[in-house]
Amino acid sequence: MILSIDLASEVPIYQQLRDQIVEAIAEGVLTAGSSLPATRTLAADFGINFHTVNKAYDLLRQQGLIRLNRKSGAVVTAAVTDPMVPSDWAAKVRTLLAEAVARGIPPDEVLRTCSSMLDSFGAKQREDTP
Amino acid sequence: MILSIDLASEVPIYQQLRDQIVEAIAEGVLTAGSSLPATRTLAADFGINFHTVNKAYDLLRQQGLIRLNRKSGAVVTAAVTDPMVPSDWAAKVRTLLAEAVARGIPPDEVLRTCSSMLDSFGAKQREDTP
Amino acid sequence: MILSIDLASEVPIYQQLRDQIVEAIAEGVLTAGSSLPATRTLAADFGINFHTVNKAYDLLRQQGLIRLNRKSGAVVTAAVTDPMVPSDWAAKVRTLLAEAVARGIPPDEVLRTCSSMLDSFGAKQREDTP
Amino acid sequence: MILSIDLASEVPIYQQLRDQIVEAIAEGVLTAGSSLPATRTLAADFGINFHTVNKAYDLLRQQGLIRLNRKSGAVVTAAVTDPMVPSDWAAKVRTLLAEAVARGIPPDEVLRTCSSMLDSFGAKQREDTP
DNA sequence: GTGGTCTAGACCACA
DNA sequence: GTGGTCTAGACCACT
Repeated sequence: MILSIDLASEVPIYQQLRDQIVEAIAEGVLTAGSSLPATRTLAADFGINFHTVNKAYDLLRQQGLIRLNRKSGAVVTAAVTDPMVPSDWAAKVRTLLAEAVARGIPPDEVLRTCSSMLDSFGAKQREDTP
Repeated sequence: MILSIDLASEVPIYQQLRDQIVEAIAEGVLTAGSSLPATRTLAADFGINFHTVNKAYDLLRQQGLIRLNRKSGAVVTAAVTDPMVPSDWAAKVRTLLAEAVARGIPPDEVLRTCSSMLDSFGAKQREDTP
Repeated sequence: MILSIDLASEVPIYQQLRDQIVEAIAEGVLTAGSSLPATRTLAADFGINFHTVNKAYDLLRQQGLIRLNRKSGAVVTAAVTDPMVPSDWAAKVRTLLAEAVARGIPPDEVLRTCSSMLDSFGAKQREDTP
Repeated sequence: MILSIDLASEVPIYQQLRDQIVEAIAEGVLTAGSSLPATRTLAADFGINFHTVNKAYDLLRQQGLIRLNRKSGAVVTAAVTDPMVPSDWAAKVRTLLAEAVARGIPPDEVLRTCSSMLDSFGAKQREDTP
């Protein structure tokens, strides 16, 4: 897995890490049982603070995407059995979609954008397991 | 237009206001030329400070969704002529979609959720202009 | 002289009028001694308030670009004898130029942009007096 | 960096602050990575309210010139990679240039004024890195 | 110790 | 009567 962070970005580093790991899981690059790099290793690689990586991992743990053990490190969990759409997630998506529509973008174009994004996740998955 | 704010929420009040107004515009409840309540009026209705409403309106103005005049108050602008998808918007959506997929929700169900949200905007529009 | 105003614009109508008349003078489309349309005529043409046109004309008068008489209407004055650069004008230009440079635009490109703008004024003048 | 504000001016204090900081960036007095004074510190120095400084900083953040962090304060960002001339910026410059020409100032003198302003930015930069 | 948010209340400019 | 600006002072989140 290749991660890249932008130290000059507006978005916090721990958020960038979290987002990219989430994407990697969505793409199937990281599958259930995969191990994430040790926090100190990852921090050293990027020259960032160890606590920053910790915070990113903790966010993922809170969401149930990874499991943190003292001995086995950070491990990607199996997909949640309850595939319900969390309400706050739906609220965020709804706000974003509304923003696009309010700016005058046709709804079907917005949907097409979403569709192609979702397809791109699947494409990565097929590449990995040919 | 019906707005509701949650004073106990961790998302800022001005953000809640902005989001709901954006949704109202997307739904067509607020159309181009519609007037928003005066800042102090809206503030009084919710029992909040007028500066908080001011900040929400200012965010909408920055995004080009409303126009602020000393004489005519806050007025919804016509939809932007350039229906381009901003890159940072796309990045936010991509992260959110990845989050759903990572949680094990099938991509086609995610897409269906988006589709129904977009439809709900259109539905409101059709209600208004039967 | 052809004027066009954008009722939906962020910038006040009287300002748009003033700016376009200033440009027309700079381009030589309006020369010293030229008469501007009567305020009520111009207001009727655009379907705007008569006071709005009045305000634009008054701004031009304050700057010494036109002269207002009850009988002869608004007349473009001869170019000011003192071609000094007003300090507040210089301050505005300086701030704008600084903004471009601060955004990373090379100074010579900024200067080239200014140069081509100034040339465009002269071009119009030559067209008018072949 | 030396800032000066005029409390009696009709241009808002936060605007004065913003403009002077923009100039400082253009001059190279503030380079990418430089820290600006803390909002409350700067406010205390000028005997103004910290909210006023906050608004100036927020404008700079919106423009992408600085980054605001809770921990590291206000930091000047690297120059934007896209050196495009925004259309509204061009419109403002065009209006100002037209104003000068309309007042009878020869275009080449206007251009020389712009050129010397741009040079003065570079001059400051050279002073800083001799 | 930083910025972020919210409140309360004042005066101004515009029209 | 509208938004715009400024002040004064509070508490919170993050580090």
